[in-house]
Order: sequence, then structure tokens, then C-alpha cells
Amino acid sequence: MKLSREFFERSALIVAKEIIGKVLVRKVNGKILKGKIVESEAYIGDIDKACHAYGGRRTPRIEPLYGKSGIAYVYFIYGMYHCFNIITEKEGKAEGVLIRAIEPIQGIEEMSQNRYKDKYENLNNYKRKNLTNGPSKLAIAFGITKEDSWNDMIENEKFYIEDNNENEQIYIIEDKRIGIDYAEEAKDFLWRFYEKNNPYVSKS
DNA sequence: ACTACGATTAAA
DNA sequence: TTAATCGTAGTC
Repeated sequence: MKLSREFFERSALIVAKEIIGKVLVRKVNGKILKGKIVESEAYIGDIDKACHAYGGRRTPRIEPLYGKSGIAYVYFIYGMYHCFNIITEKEGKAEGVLIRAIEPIQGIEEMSQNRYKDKYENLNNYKRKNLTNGPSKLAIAFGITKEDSWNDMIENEKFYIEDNNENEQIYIIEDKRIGIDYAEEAKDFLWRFYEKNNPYVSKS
């Protein structure tokens, strides 16, 4: 089942935690890509110096952060990469969840092509592990770009998040977020969540 | 117009 | 540890 608007219309902290284990679905060129979300981070504009929208900051790039829950916020970073977030809370509140790592479930051949222009069977173990174990790696594997910003993950039939049919119990680790050393006290917030021992987590 | 920087990654 | 690489935003 596709996740509802209500699921996302809560604090980014709650959503970031509960989204672990859920499944990202993307249909492109007649192919279906699926992956289990195994790592996430919460960003909350009101109180978080690491959030692009901290202090009510407002620019064209970050505008989706202020949009309604369930839309995508994809930004371009370091001149070559994209990062994919899902907006949480009501319209006007700048909160979102960064999807940092995914475990491939379906369409791994397509992901292998997108990442390495090669067949999965030709990849060494290092490359296999690095298909989707980072925010920009999974964006490449799933073909997500800023064109996807503003996409409504509730309405779209080709890009959304659904429940995991496996009813597995997941042990979730809470840790500091990655790559925000400039964010003063916010850098120590335990707003990163990941599945314990999952090999696709970017950094344990 | 000019400049500095970044929620990253891959290679060394 | 560092280079790669450029859109974005702030400054001039």
C-alpha cells in the first residue's frame, strides 16, 4: 500500500524513524525499481541550523521545503550530485526527511546500469555494495534529479513510497547526522536513523 | 559580474 | 586526504 498524506504530515523526526523499512518505488522506461529505505535523516527549519530553511530562509532552490507533506525536495550539490528528500508536516512548515540509503529489492540490473553502465554480474563486491548506500548514490541508481522536485509522492503512480509486505522487526539505531559540521549545536542532534547491521547503510 | 561554498563521492 | 565540478545565493 502506498503511504498516505497523513503518514508524512507529522514531525520529520517521527517520519524519518518510521520510514525505515518502507519501500521506495519508481517506474521508468517500463521498468520497476524498488528498494527498502534503510537510512534517513530529519531536518527541521525552525530549530535546526543544518536545515536549508533554518531561520525562515527562503530561496527558489529550497522552496519545496515549505510545501505540503508528501512532495519531493531534490537538490543539486557539489556540482555533480543530487539528494532526495520527502517533505513532512503541513504546508508552510519547513521540514523534511533525507533518504540516505536503500537496499535494492527489484530492478537491480537497471540500478547497475544507472550507476556503472555495466551488468550487475560484472560488478565486484565493492561496487555491488555501493549501488545505493549513500544519498547521491541512490539518486543515481533510481534516476532521481531535481526534475523530480515538487513531485507529489501521494498522487504519482510512478514515484512513491509503500509499506513493506515483509512484516519484519527492524532494530533502528539513532545517531548524529553526516556532513553538517558547520551546524554548531545541531550537529550533535541524534536525527539520523538506520537499520542496525544493514550492509547498505552509508556509515555505521 | 564576481566569488565562495556545499545534507557527496571516488580515487589515492 | 583530496580533487572533482557547478548551481545557487550573497556580494559588489
